[in-house]
Amino acid sequence: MIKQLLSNNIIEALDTLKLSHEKEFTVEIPNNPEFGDYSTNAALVLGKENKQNPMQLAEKIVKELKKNKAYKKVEIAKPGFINFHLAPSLYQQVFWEIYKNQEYGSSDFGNGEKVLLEFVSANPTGPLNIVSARAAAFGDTIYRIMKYVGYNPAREFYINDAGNQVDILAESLELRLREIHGEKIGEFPYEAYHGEYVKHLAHRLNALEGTRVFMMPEKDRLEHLKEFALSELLEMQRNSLEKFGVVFEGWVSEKTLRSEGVVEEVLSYLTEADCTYEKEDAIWFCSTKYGDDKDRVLMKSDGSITYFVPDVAYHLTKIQRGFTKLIDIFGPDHHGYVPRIRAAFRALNYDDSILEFIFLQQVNIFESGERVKMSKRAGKIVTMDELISVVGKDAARYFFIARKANAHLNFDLELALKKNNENPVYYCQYAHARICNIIKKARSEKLFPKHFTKDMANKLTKPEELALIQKMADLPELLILIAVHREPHRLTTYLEELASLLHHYYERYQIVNPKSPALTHSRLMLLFTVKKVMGICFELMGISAPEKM
RNA sequence: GCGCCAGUAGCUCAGUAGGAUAGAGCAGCAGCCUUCUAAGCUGCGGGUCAGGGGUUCGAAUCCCUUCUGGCGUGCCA
Repeated sequence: MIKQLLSNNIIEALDTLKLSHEKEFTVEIPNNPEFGDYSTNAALVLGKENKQNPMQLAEKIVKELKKNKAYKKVEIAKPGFINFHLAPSLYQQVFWEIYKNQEYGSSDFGNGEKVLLEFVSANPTGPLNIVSARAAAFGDTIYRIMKYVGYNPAREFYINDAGNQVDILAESLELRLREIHGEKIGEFPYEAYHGEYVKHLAHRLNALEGTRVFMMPEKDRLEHLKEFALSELLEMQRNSLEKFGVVFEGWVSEKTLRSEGVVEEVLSYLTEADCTYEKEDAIWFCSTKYGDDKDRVLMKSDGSITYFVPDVAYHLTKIQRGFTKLIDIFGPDHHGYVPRIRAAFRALNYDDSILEFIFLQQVNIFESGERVKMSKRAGKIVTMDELISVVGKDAARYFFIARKANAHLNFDLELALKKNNENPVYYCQYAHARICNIIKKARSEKLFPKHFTKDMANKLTKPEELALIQKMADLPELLILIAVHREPHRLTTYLEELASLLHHYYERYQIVNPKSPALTHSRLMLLFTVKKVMGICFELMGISAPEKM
């Protein structure tokens, strides 16, 4: 908010001086307070294009800027920085704006662009695991923030309910079912799904239908088992996500897509574009012509289709539905997949720059200081549900978004189990609860004003008060940056900084003081606004903002 | 072999997309509760930003290269 303001002032000054400003300059909060409240590199960056040395240029700009009374002091430093010291009145004015705005930080920056966020999209062959949980928290937070800054995003889950893996699932279920009926199945196949949940499914099916499945012809039987397993597991996944606060606008089934004939469509499009060929009884896509490092099989030699074809079809439906940015959030094992889907887009003459891929690196679970090895196939996984029941939704979501996407994430279960305050989410929530408590106390002592006024805002002059205002003023620009760069972790950093300033302020000043009601009102107004801003951040992260702890 | 990602304090990680003296939390040490929640605050110590070159007024950040770790390199998804 203030950065934008200063930036505009600098541009105005440059314009009146008839100086060019092609290159982008920045306004930032310097880490050394000696360099002022804000600082810009404008003169350094624009020196070249104006053919002046930075110091001279800075002097001209400063002379012009000094006409503005909002600045207590504007200085020039060494190579050509311009440092601003702001008058408290500017902070107070900004604070008043923040206070008045109920949806503070929101904007129309995204211009209503339709963005599709596809994430989780796990195989419906088991309970959701930790990586899916990370994807869910990450994708959902990006969704919330993009929406808040004016995009028109949608969340979508692509269900891989066709193909090889679900066949194996059905076979695994059948084996477990036979086991229940006392058949000796020998060693459980390596490829099959070993998880306990398959046994649970078998028992459930047995209770519902008994031996009826075994009377069916093999093909019908597997189909039946598949349908049963899929619907059960999908429901399970949906429940897990809902418990995690993640709801999808769309669930797109691969099976449905296939039955609508889009597979044939894509195949014929690619053939028409002359980029398929036959080799070894299979049909190939010559993706190498479009930047892939290897050609890809479209139709296997047994006549079945690879997952790639319906996936291309699925991405094309996104375009047909009017989305102009397609963001796929993937686990670390999918990056080899990018060149081939881009290749398909190019081959079919679609602009592949609307595709964007975000890769979340793996999550390592630590228990008793040791890494827990996980394998879905072997049934050794820590599920999303387990995690939530152990550490809670808030802590889980917070941890998952607190790291940037392409960094590994170490999750120490034991630490989380301790439920002590080593968790930064408590630090932030505690700050919020503290404010609520102070407000409660003020109300009980009849020191909470009926209305907050601009006069009250103007009494805030302590450095700690101005620091809180400065931090709050950062939020609108920050949210835009987060949306543009898809980096939700920066919101947790921000919230921790805001909470820290609040705790410091709390320790140093008494807020509710019957001896000076006027000052009490001003400070309550500040805390009330901090609480609102924190509440907005929590909401954007899908984390609760507790009134007391 | 090739491709992608990462390497910052003892540990977990930030670092405002090239800015000034690289920051937090935890762990360690020393302090602060008859006053609004001590789940908090104050102070101290801790660094060859993996190594080496380059680009420029200026590099943790961009380019090249080496090393280390993770992942990928299926007619699985």
